[in-house]
Amino acid sequence: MQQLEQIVTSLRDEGFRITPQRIAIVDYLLKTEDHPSADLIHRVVRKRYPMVSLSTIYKTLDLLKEKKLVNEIEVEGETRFDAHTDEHVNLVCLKCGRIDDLDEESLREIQVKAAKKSKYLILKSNFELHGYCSSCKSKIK
Amino acid sequence: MQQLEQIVTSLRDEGFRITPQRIAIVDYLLKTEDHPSADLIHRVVRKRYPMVSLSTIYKTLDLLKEKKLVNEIEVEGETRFDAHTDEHVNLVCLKCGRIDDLDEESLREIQVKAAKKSKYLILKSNFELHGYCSSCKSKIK
DNA sequence: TTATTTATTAGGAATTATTCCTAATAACGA
DNA sequence: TCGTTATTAGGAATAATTCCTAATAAATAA
Repeated sequence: MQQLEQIVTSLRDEGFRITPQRIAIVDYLLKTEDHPSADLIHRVVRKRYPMVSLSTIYKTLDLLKEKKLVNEIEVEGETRFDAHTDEHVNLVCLKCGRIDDLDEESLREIQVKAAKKSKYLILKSNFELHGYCSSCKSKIK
Repeated sequence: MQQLEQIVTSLRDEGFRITPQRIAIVDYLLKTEDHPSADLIHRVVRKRYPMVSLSTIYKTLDLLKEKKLVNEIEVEGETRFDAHTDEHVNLVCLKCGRIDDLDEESLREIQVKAAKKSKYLILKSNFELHGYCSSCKSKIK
């Protein structure tokens, strides 16, 4: 996880312009643990910048993905975003939709083994476990 | 991986009707290693049954997902299907789009560890590694 | 600071995958 | 074989994402 200033600097160094829209989007993504959808990002950023458009959200997310500053995950047909780009397992609750991150060092081993066995050049990974979070689990009975 | 007859029998036993459309879809999914999209399934099945509709493909896939007879994975914005439902890693080539399965027993351990740490009730999983397959890798230089 | 250049944005239209709807069809039990 | 009703074909509706373009505003240099 990086800090806002680091990201801003690295984007500026690559010749991208630093706009309030971009800052607001990155800032929110860094602060939240929500794994928000594009639409939720839009609604949140709009509170501060009411005229920000959804297409700007998408365009900025594309840029951040390109620069490996955010990950995109698809769960139950929804696309969600996460600025926590270290390798981890995403725990997805099928009931309430929350997503938790879980650090797990054995992922790296799997990646190495898989690269060897398959001859693939691995560039990115995505590990998801789907089920019920502890809160929804207890409500179900 | 199950056989066509097993699947047909289990569906019939649960009261679902066995239609030529359903048989053709399941048959194709069992035989291929393509991890096809809904649209590709449609095009393939149509060769034999020209009037099969795309909505029937989607409806049948929903049924098969529900019955855990196929998995759905979302890669690079595309939804793809796989009748190989045992736990495995999906290797996704970012260049040609092919998807290979890789058996890896350590996945189960991760799942157990994650369930313990997180208190989630795990129902399904999805492990993906994205990169270049050996063929595309060698073409890149 | 101001002017210039041009990347970025807002806003909405276009696109596309998926779902929904309904009358017609056909699978299955009697 | 017949009747019931789940399933289907076909197309319309929906929703997420991408595309398009004129207007805007970052960055740079004077």
